[in-house]
Amino acid sequence: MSIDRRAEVVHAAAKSFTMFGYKATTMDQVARIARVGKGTIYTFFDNKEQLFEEIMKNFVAEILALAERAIDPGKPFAENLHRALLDVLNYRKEHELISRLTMEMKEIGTAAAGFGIHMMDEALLDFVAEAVQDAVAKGELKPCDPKLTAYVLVKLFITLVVDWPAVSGQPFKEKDVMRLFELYFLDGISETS
Amino acid sequence: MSIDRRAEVVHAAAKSFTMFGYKATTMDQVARIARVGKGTIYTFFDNKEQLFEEIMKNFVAEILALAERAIDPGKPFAENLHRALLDVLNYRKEHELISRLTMEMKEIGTAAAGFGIHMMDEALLDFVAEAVQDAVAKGELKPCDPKLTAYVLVKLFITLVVDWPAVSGQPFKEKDVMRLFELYFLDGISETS
DNA sequence: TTTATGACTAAAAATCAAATTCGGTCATTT
DNA sequence: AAATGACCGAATTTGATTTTTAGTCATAAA
Repeated sequence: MSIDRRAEVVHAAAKSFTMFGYKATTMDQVARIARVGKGTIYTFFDNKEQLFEEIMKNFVAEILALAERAIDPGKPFAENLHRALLDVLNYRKEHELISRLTMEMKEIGTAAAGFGIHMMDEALLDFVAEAVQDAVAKGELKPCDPKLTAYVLVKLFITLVVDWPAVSGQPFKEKDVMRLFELYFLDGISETS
Repeated sequence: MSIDRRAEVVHAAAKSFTMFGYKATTMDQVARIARVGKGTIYTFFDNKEQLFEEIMKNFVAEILALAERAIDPGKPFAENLHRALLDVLNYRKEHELISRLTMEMKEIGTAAAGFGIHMMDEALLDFVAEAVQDAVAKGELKPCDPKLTAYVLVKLFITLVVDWPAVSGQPFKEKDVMRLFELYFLDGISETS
């Protein structure tokens, strides 16, 4: 049996996109790494963008699996959610691809890179929205628009974990994030309940 | 009495920065609008950036006065804050300079434009932080870091008023923003208090 | 016959020098 | 003493030229 050329291509592309980003990855390079003729790539993928989407799709699937694993149906909503989001952000931090592509998308508005990020965020948002819906059904959360709530929730989390540390220069410890998250989002800041 | 050349310059600069942004505003143009020799500008301001800062300073002062006016010491925190923030955002929407400069800062990383925005945000944040501190002192809000709370608060507001409408395509009515703001920030989303 | 290949092409991007623009200065004018 | 605008050098823009690269296709290998 001959080698699985498609897998070789995907593997090589993932490696190159990860290391060099979207723009700096050439199809010749992918072919060279995969030890495959360039034309071969085009038997599996119509163009560079589709190849990239395949990589991102795998990536998103991996992350979602991770988030899914972090959910323990027995534990309360807050705890599950926090653990899942922390896992995802950690994963993001470890795997450079995401932050590299985020940068690339903001600096150069590469359409494909933008799509990759968008798919990422969309998947994460859907996942959280579903979790919110479940929690509402279980009576753990007040009735609300799950999609909007998920959006607000993720934004708040990024505010606490990414934005504020960048502004103030001091990142929070995990415990602190947990506490602040409860204060600002779950319990509310108002004194008179 | 001769004309007040400084005022002429400031007025002309404000007009030009507002209409064309930082980069596209030339000192020759400002001089022409102000009907003043270019050298005259440099008797009042060391350079273009300082001229710009003067404009921004006036602008920030105007906005803060607006926010201050929106605060009624007799009314509850939530109401005051909401009204103040809404006024500020409305002001931003009306006066193009802000959004123009925000764009300019993101597209081209003009240092001066960045400074202008930063000063803006900083002033707003300080204002809100103070309001939060007062509310905590009055026992209306739980004890918290006022600066961080202000940051989270403003971010949430922008999420609701700017980001989410851009994502979902449908802006909220003022009433809705008020309600969501209370749900997500003041009262908290958790069902079990 | 089917699959794989890499030389080839058209188009996009990088390069680079000439031309232009613009912030800031200063000798002259008012 | 205050105001001015011609002037200067640095920075930016332009556009012609070269290089790179996504995608094709005639040929070779399996």
